[in-house]
Amino acid sequence: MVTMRDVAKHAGVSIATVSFVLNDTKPVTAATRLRIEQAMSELGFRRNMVARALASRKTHIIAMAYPALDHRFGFSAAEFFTSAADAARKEDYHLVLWPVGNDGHELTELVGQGLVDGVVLMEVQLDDPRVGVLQRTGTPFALIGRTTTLEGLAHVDIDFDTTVEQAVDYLHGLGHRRFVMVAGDLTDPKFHNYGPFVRSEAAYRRVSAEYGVETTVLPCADSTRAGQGAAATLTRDHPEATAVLVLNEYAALGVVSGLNRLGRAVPADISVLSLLMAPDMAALSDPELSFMRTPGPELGQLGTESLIRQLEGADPLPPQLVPADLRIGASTAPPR
Amino acid sequence: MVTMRDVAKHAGVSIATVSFVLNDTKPVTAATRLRIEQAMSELGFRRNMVARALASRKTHIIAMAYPALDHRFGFSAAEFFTSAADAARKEDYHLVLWPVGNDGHELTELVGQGLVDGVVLMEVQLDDPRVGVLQRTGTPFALIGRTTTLEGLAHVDIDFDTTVEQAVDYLHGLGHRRFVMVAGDLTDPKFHNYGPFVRSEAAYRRVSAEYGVETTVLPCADSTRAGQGAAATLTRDHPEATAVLVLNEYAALGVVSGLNRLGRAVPADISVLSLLMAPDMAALSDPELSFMRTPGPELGQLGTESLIRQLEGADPLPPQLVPADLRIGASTAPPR
DNA sequence: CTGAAAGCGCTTACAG
DNA sequence: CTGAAAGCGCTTACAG
Repeated sequence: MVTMRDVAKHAGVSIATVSFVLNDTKPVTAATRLRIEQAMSELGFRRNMVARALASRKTHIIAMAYPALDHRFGFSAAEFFTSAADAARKEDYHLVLWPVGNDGHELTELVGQGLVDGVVLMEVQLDDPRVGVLQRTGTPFALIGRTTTLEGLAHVDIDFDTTVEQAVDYLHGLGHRRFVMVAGDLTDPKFHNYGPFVRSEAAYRRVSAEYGVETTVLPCADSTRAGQGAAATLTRDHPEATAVLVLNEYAALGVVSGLNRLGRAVPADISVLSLLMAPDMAALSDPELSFMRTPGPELGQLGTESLIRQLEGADPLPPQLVPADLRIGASTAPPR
Repeated sequence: MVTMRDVAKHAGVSIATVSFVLNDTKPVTAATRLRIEQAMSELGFRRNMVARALASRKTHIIAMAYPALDHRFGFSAAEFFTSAADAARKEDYHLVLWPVGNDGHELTELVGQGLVDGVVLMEVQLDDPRVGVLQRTGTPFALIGRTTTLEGLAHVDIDFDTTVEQAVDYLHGLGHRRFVMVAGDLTDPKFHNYGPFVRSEAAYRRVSAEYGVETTVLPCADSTRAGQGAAATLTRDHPEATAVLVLNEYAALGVVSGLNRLGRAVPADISVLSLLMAPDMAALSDPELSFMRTPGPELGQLGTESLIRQLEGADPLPPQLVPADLRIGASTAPPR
């Protein structure tokens, strides 16, 4: 292994000076800088990040904490992750995906080990215990999502109000007046107080009242099969509905295939609009879904930048709420 | 921050002794061990992994290298990742997902930094340049997949021969004699020499000849839309085919929906069998797909264990090939 | 069974 | 602008 000591000797300088050019942390004359750079490339030097981390107390590693065992790591999650990883790379950080439980226990272990400079927290609950862990341990973090109390927390999130309003407005504009929302299942302990479930349902109740449309909310797990079950339920119990909004992306696919199997034509008999979805996923449905596109790439980037700002001591990024945008597919049409 | 020095002082021993009980690396009397353990819990000591890594040259971090920008990180990939992360945790390692390009360049950067003890390589090409990088840098690694030359490489992979044979045997047993295989698209530079594409197609050609069935192979990108295109092609050019095997999971969904749209009933007019698929995904199709289940959980675990064995200097795990197992859904039936 | 000490490869005041 | 030296928090021969 080639160390800074080797480079220093080769270039005839001290290791301090090598460090200065490596980190651009003190002025160095062009001549010695050149000699050092040549030495580095001739010897094939690569700085040991572990030693740097120990000496500087900065690992330049950011963990994206994701409860991969409790919440499925699906299309949208992959979008958040890849855009966050990109944003980190541009700022000379590594972002790694760290699968942790959502009770805060594993997180305590991890941040205590000093391996990461900060954490991007995904799948946030309204009363998320992990936030307390991070605060208590003094770990810098940014939320992709929101807890209930937000004083001073760096966060970015989906703008559920605007998203739901746009969705309802679109369907209302097509002439629909009787809706069903297939919402998240908050009774599932794995989604206890899960922000997107609570906020989207609240937004829907408010907006549907504003528009004066009939409101029914069916909780539903996020799986194809559960979506198919919801399709059966709404067909049986709410045959008058002409439009369905579905929160979860896997459930949305199930609702469409369930309606197909029950012989209800989408969108001729009933329109289906997915409330939060990755584009790749909408294409899996037949007919192709109309959907509100989850701003995963945007939020992954913003959340990471927000964290890195803190790490670098720069001005904090203001919290941002980004709405999903409407993508019209083939699953929505005016009612009969 | 509480350090080993603090613990040692509190327990009235040297830091070496603390290290010995922490790592269980030398015998320590029960009495002093107890005192040290009490000191640790009283002080809330957590060992600094960065310092440990620098001193011991072991970070206990394993990177799963995935070309997330080139290959979609879908259902099956998520299965590999979560089972690998689990297996690592059980052995006191952290497995993190590291998005790297598949040309070996980024990988060189990463392993040179000394942050990871070893690498689990995903999405392996037959002549994968990343393997050379890992060998040259002396980085321990295990492949989930296989290159062409395998002398001494730790690897686990899908048993494509058995998988394809079981699939063909099943369809042949139903009475089918005229098949089409919708295969991977090797002309896409992102999938240049991609192992699963090459091996599954080769296996198919061999097995279909053995069974004396008619063989047609259509290359197809891995997307719903491409699958729908393949459905159109095979309907137009191979109307005599009674069974379709589809390699890629997204394409498989497209083939079914494409056939549906063309008015060809699945399975009454034509059977569809997906050759490698995650269970979650098969349920998305209508009718539900018959499929060969990708052994993602098994291979993620085996690949990680194989790497950890190397890191611990234990006997190497022998290479293993695991076949996908048949799951009969509603998309296959005897031919008319 | 336990301890003193060197060392892992860097960064960073401090001095010049 | 450059260097000598302390120190980051551990592990690990070596000695007793």
